[in-house]
Amino acid sequence: MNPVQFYKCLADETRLRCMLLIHLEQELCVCELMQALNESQPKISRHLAQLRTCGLLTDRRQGQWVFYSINKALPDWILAVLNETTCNNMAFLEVNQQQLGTMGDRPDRAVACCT
Amino acid sequence: MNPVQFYKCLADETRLRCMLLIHLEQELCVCELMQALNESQPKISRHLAQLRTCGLLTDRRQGQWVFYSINKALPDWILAVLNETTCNNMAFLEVNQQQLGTMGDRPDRAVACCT
DNA sequence: TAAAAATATATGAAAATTGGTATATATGAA
DNA sequence: TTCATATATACCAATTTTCATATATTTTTA
Repeated sequence: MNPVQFYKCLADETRLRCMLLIHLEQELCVCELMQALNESQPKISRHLAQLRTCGLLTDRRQGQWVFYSINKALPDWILAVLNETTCNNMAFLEVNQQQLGTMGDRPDRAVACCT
Repeated sequence: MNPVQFYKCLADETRLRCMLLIHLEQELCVCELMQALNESQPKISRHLAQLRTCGLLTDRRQGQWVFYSINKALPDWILAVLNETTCNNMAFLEVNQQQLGTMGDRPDRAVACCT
């Protein structure tokens, strides 16, 4: 993956928060990210589609929900950058984690092993 | 430093190449980067100014030249990301290093110790 | 001083990105 | 089927970013 393309993906607040939250939580669906970021459905969905198209995210559908997770096949350096960024910007993500925590009726998900 | 702002800085090909080359070479001046990237003077200068304004680069003037280097006061995670990106994208930088190597009359620089 | 070299900045046009609104698609339940 | 929920996409306007061109500033040398 081209490093410029990679950083373009991270260079938007909505996309960066989605990436880091998904990295923290293993996987999240669109409605959970809407709640965590307090943003509209098309906005979240559009950014996730872009991240998937670029190869940063993979998705799996479970019933009505689509869960997104970090593409495990990404080069190590990219995974390292994501990890470094997440661990050192917990304050940046705090609001989103809190809003996610207060979300009622979060979707049940089958444990997605072996992805 | 806000992670979104940081990644916006890296999300442009000219700026990313400048950042990574400077990281590799310790410091470079505008005319060396013009040669390495084969880009116009105002273009290089403008992007460097932006990187300096955002706090990613520092500059020192030596005679007619202005040398740019990575701001050593940046948070560790940012320095780690830059290092990780540079070391794992040497092929991306190869053309630029080569063009820099063929540059005649590269400016002499005083060893910038204790920066 | 005047000229040359290196760098910085201002301006406006073009290109790229973003987001709201409306609508389409897919799944599960009634 | 039909409806409700979750998600995806199309379209267009608004914003942001980028760049070429022209010009200004700084330093060195003649």
